[in-house]
Amino acid sequence: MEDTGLFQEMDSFAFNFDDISYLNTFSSASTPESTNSSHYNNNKRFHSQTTQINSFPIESPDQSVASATPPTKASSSSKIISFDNMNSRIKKPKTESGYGENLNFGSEYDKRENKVAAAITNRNPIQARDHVIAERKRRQKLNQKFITLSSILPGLKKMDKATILEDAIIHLNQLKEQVKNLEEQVADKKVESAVFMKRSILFADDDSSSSYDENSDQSLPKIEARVSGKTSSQHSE
Amino acid sequence: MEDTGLFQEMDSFAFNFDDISYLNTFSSASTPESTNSSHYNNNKRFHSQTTQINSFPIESPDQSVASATPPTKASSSSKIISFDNMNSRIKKPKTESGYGENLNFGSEYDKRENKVAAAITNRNPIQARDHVIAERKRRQKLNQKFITLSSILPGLKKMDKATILEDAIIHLNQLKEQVKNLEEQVADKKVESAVFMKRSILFADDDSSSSYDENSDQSLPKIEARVSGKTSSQHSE
DNA sequence: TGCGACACGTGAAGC
DNA sequence: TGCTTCACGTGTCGC
Repeated sequence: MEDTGLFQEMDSFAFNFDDISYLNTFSSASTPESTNSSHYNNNKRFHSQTTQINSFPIESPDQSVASATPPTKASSSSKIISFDNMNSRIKKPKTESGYGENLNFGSEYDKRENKVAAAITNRNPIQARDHVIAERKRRQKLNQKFITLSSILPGLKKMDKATILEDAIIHLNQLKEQVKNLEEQVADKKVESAVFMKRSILFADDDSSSSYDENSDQSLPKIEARVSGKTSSQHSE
Repeated sequence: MEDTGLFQEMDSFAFNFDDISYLNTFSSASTPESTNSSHYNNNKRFHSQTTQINSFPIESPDQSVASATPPTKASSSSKIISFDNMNSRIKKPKTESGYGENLNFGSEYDKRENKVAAAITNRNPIQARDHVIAERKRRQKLNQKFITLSSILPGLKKMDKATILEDAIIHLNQLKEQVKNLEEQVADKKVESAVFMKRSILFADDDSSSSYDENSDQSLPKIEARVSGKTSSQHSE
């Protein structure tokens, strides 16, 4: 239904757009991203990495724009009503609370308000570019991990991020439960074996070392021992 | 170091900004988000949900903006060079490949190019608002799952998304390994118990049922049995 | 067609 | 201070 979203990370621009020629300034950077498989794709989607970070376009010579209106954000395509201009430096009241290490988050992400315009974020172009690159890298890293996570999840069908997370949670809990049960089983087996050991001693087992504690059976619980799927059950002590 | 990012999802606007009065049109929506614990916060960060979706602001009467420049995107704060105007409808060549169910992703997310201007994205304001809300919802859902996932991960310190994912992967693999080992152990224990059972029979155990297969020991491997932590080991055919 | 899912660039905030 | 992380609104695409 809504699948096939496929984590369309990366590229996006830096492509031949036929009619629009992108200048490739910002020659520097190139950002060592290469340390990645580049096509993971056997998995499913996720761009992950595509080794195409550099070749960073600036706005096309035409289209002008002039980029007035300083730090407004993302002018939507709406013509009459737009959601713009509500986060030009005034944006988030946000938490602002302590949360020293973890927890502590207020109960409602702090309704402490304002503290408006704390940081004007006058970033110069170089910093802005680095920021873009860093963020891009971060997204790639995350997607990489999503891919890895999804690869160790059995029978995963949908492959969208939410499903992967959900499945990881489920699988984690299942595995936990399984370990618990298995450990119980092993513990039971140990007791069971101890019981049998005791019985062996009772019947004068001569070829084995005789260094057993004769009173250990006092601490043994009354158990019902099932062996190798046979139905014979016996009670001991 | 870079911790404490705390998934600053949610709210962002819809707050009293003192100097700027936000009109609260778009009265509708309200989007049933309530089905959430609202303060998960015992965990760490992540806004998750905050039950404050409605009260959607439009741009302030002042600030004008006029919102010309149709679908340019996010004019950065850069003054000279800006990264704007490279995705005004022309943006992504992207995959465009099939990937029917899963897999199939080309090898480099398809270098099939262009198919430019497929969808002009003339979204009306209502659709735009719905889009914003839907996206917000999606982010909340994802963060919710991140919280849940992090909550079942033991000894998690950093709590940023990458770490959570990473830890989930590690833990998942550990658990898998543990299950494997435990299962082996259980299998061994079964054999071991059978061996003891056989020994009991050999020494004429009269009070137990005698319906065992006398030849089963032929198929039993030579094992070393450790019982209840005692060091006495015995070898049995 | 509308909706779900992603990637993007960006402002903000904590170290 | 610079780096990292996050949330945001938006464009785009597939079903």
